[in-house]
Amino acid sequence: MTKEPVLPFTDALVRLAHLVQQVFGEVGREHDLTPQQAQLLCLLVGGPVGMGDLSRALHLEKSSLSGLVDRAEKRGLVARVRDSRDRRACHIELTADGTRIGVLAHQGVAGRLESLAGELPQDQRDLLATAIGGILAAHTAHTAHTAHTAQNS
Amino acid sequence: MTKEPVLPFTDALVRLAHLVQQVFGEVGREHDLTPQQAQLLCLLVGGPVGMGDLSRALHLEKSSLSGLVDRAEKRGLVARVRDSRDRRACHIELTADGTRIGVLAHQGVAGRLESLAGELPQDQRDLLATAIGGILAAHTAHTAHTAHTAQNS
DNA sequence: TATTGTTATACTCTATAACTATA
DNA sequence: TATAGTTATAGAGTATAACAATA
Repeated sequence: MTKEPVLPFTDALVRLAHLVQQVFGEVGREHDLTPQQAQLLCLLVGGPVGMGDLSRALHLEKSSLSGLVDRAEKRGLVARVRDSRDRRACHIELTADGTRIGVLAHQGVAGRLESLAGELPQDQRDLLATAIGGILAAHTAHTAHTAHTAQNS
Repeated sequence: MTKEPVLPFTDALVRLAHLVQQVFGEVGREHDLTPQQAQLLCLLVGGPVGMGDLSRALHLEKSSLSGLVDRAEKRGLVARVRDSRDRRACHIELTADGTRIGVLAHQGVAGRLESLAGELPQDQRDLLATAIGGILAAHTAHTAHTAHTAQNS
């Protein structure tokens, strides 16, 4: 028999989301970054990313992303690099400063989340990650479907 | 033996947080609310809440909350009610309009999250909620501890 | 024509500091 | 003095619409 959770399922998800946001805020502040800049830098630690992909990853309109990148560029954290094959497009990459701070921020976020989950045994953690993976997949499928439907209307 | 998750644990948490934020954004838009207003209204569906509690629940500085409540009040969604015992304090409650929209928004968010989790069997869902509950408890304990430490420094 | 990204504009959101009113 | 909340200010974040450059 499964133990009843203390929190309703959806409330748990909402509060977890709050917690993650808060972690980005706290870690960002340690490095004088806004939460959004911290997320941007963490994403770019994996390597340069095009504006289109960034827009999708962060769920931002392209104009909003332009502004976010503008401010990060003005602070010397990222740089725009024109795509040689498609001269309309550009990739965003970390500067030396941005890389240093981005790596620290990424470690800070991961470390803090790991530490909060410290009580969970590894198999529970895997279970959680797998379950979340399923939810994300469901969302991706749903998004693709609605996009397809909209396209055909 | 436990199946290895596709996503690293912390990445799963971060992406889940994104997803929840996006859900608030989408649901809010359906009712002409900003994501923050949607969260505020969803919180108030449970009954009036004082500014202090709201500030803690939303992780907002009191001045930021003042502005959020100002705009919601200006749009006729919430009302400030003075506390009769402590005349400095006030409670925020939903207006008739705010209640109508708040209930719809709350149902929209819960429904969408439930639907995304539709693939998960109930026991997995309970497990997820329980695991998240543990993480939240760890964070609460940590916050209380750091607050206590800061107070003594 | 369609796509990639920017600019212009108008809000909303947020924090810090200083303030008012009440306890 | 301490606490609950507001106001003033400044900057960041966001979306919509119109635009430029390239495909």
